[in-house]
Amino acid sequence: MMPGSTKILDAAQTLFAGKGLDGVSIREIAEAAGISKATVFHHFESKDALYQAVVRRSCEGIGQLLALLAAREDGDPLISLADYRRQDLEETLAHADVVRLVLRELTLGRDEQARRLAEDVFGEHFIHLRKLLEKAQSTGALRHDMDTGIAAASVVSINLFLFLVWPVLKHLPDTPFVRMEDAAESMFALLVDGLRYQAQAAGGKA
Amino acid sequence: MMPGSTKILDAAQTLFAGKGLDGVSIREIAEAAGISKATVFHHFESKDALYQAVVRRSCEGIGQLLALLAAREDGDPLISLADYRRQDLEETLAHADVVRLVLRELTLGRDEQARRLAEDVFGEHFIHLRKLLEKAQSTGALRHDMDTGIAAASVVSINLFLFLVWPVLKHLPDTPFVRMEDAAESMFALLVDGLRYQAQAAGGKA
DNA sequence: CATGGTACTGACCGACCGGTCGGTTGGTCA
DNA sequence: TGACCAACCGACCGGTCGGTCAGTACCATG
Repeated sequence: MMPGSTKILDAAQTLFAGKGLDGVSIREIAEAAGISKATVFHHFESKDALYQAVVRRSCEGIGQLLALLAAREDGDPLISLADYRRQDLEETLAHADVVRLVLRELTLGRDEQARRLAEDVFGEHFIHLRKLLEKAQSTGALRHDMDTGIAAASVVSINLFLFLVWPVLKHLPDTPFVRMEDAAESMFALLVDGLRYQAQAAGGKA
Repeated sequence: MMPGSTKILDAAQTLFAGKGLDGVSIREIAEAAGISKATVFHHFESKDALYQAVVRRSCEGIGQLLALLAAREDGDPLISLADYRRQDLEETLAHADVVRLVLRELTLGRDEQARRLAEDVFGEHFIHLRKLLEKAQSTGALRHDMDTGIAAASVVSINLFLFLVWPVLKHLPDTPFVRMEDAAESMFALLVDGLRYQAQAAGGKA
């Protein structure tokens, strides 16, 4: 259909993810895509428009992934939750450049961009997770005295945190962080225990 | 002593935090610092050297903060832990520009920079948290069958995640994320419950 | 054949980049 | 007084930036 602009988007995505908007020149992108600089402007009216297109396409990719993961809601919701988290990490690592790009976008603190991310992408992610958690609550697998939104955030925070801070973690002294998957599994297990917790010996919580 | 370069560092820190290394020109920094561009190069031999100096100073600031927080290790380790996390969020918000700068540095995935961050700053942070957690284990407040490194990571991930993703979270549909402090408190409470969890009704975990 | 639209390009532009240079202060010390 | 020096500046450098434009090649239509 329009493989021309796709090639540009691919090249731009990789470069933007690695060096940010201002760290990459149109010349670089054109060279990586095997075309001339002017051709980039033939397909995209400005550098910023190209960048926005890259971000948008990345988000769409994430959205599709989430829809795919959400498709199989059956069986034990706790197992579904664990599967979801595991697959999410897999996809995060497989599309590391996209994730990095979105994360850097977040560090800019641009509120409007964040709102669009929330509406377009993470909204569904979030809703799906909440439903999964509510289902687990209704079967009695998880406790009822907690906000599913808070719990959902806790789940997604694990992969995001590990992905972002991993380079630091793996250099820590006496570190338990050797394989990211293992670390994520351990943190998730800890969280699930918190989600199952019923006030026992010590004072109860509202 | 040397307020000249300090003024430059202050201006550069704010600008770099907001727009990244490549998004800021020396002219901008000079103007913000109220000096000429040439004077910037009188104090720093290159733009990159200035950027590194900003990052280094930011990290030192974080290190001092941590030393301060670590100073008061007394009483209930669980309360210390909660205080620690609360103060950490306060400081994170108070020095948002520094944190953003370091976070953006992390999105670049530069391994050497990350190693330095790990050695210079987060190493102590991490060790202190682990000690606190071990102490809590020894008093029986927290369970023993978990890695304190994993637990420490879970603690620091809360503030970091909320700080980074907050603009998205607060725009989510039917969101429980209204005040960041409250959300952090809730996530922390959930985590602590996981840390206290003793296998009960359902099957036990190794 | 002409016509028209799309993909694409090299040459070019003004603005701005990081960085340098010669020179001017104002303070310190002998 | 004069020598010295860090701090500072305006002017300038080569080079790169994002962006423009006239023109070419190609491939459909008629």
